[in-house]
Amino acid sequence: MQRFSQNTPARERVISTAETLFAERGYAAVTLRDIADALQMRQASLYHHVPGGKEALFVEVTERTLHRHRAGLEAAIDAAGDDLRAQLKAAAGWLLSQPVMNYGRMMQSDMPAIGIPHAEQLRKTTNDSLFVPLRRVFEGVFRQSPHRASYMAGTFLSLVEGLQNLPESFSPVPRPHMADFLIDVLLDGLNAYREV
Amino acid sequence: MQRFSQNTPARERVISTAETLFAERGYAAVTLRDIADALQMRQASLYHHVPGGKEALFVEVTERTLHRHRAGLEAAIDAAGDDLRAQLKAAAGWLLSQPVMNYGRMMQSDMPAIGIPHAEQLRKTTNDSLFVPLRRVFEGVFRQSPHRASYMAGTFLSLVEGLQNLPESFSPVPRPHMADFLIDVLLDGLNAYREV
DNA sequence: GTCTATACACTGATAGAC
DNA sequence: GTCTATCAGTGTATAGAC
Repeated sequence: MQRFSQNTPARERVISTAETLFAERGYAAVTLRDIADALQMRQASLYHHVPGGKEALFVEVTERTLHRHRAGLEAAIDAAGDDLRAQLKAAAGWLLSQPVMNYGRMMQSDMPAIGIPHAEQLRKTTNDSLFVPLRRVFEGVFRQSPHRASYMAGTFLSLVEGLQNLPESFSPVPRPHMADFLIDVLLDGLNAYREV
Repeated sequence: MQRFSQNTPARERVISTAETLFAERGYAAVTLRDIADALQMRQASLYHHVPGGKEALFVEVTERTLHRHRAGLEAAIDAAGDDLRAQLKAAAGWLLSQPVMNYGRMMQSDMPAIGIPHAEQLRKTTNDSLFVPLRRVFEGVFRQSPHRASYMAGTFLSLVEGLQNLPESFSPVPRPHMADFLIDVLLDGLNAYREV
């Protein structure tokens, strides 16, 4: 459960709590009462801060998560310099520092549950925030085959997400170490296929 | 939408339809009415075939999915002979032939929504049906480090699941081809780390 | 085996007091 | 800015007719 300093603006607390809950369990499984309970507040009080109701709240917090992912990913990648391996390890480290973000659930369960325009909007933001930054990293390796860069980006994201889904007890090795190992394997394997 | 021959036993139709819907959208996002509608049936009629109600139905169909996955995986792996690469490609081909099975969503969204004993049961079956068969494949490579075999199995499952989550339009290459390519990359990369 | 009817709880949302 | 009260809608589940 999240902690807030005593004078964190109320709206921020609502958004932040909703973000965590929605990210963990998805749109359908979280009720407004769950969010209100976590804030020790009544369900009706949420509407003062988020007049748009549940769906608007979900869209707002998901957009926020995605924009933060984009900023964090790009910053991590930039700070890692020119080395592909370092860039990917930095990206993985940053993703693992964030709350789980189940891409598959979002696409298959959450999107169908909200309005089509909202779903379309979130799909676009997801693409821009998650895929685009990582695809750029791989485009250096696969200059001639952009679709290959695309699904290497998808692969990378799946890998990291998969690590987050493994139970804590699954391995004695901490997740960032697993990520580094997998990136080494992936890049060593990729060497035979790189075009540069 | 699924087709049934005219005299498929009614209970089987219920189970099978529920299996598809639950696998696609998860426990919370599917209502009994959704299932009944898909069967052109009234919600109350479901109780004749599945007296235990929603949660029991979910557990039953999820168990069924998992057992089929286990059987399918083991059959595909056995039929592929002794070659690791062929075994993994066969396993991936079989998984891709099945409806999506979102492991992350199941662990994070579906399990908390059902009773603890049921959740515990499903977690165990998931382990036995998905991880164990694949871990066995990797144990040949990592005889000395069983935990590495464990998370290579997890990695492999994440990869295939990730492929299923990509939108159809994402790549001109069909998913099984992507899977084969990724397995080649993974195994080439793994070569430096194998212990045999 | 499927239906109608209904009980009962839960959810999202609104109105209005303090 | 948070509360109580309330409502309509939806969801699971049961009873009983056909």
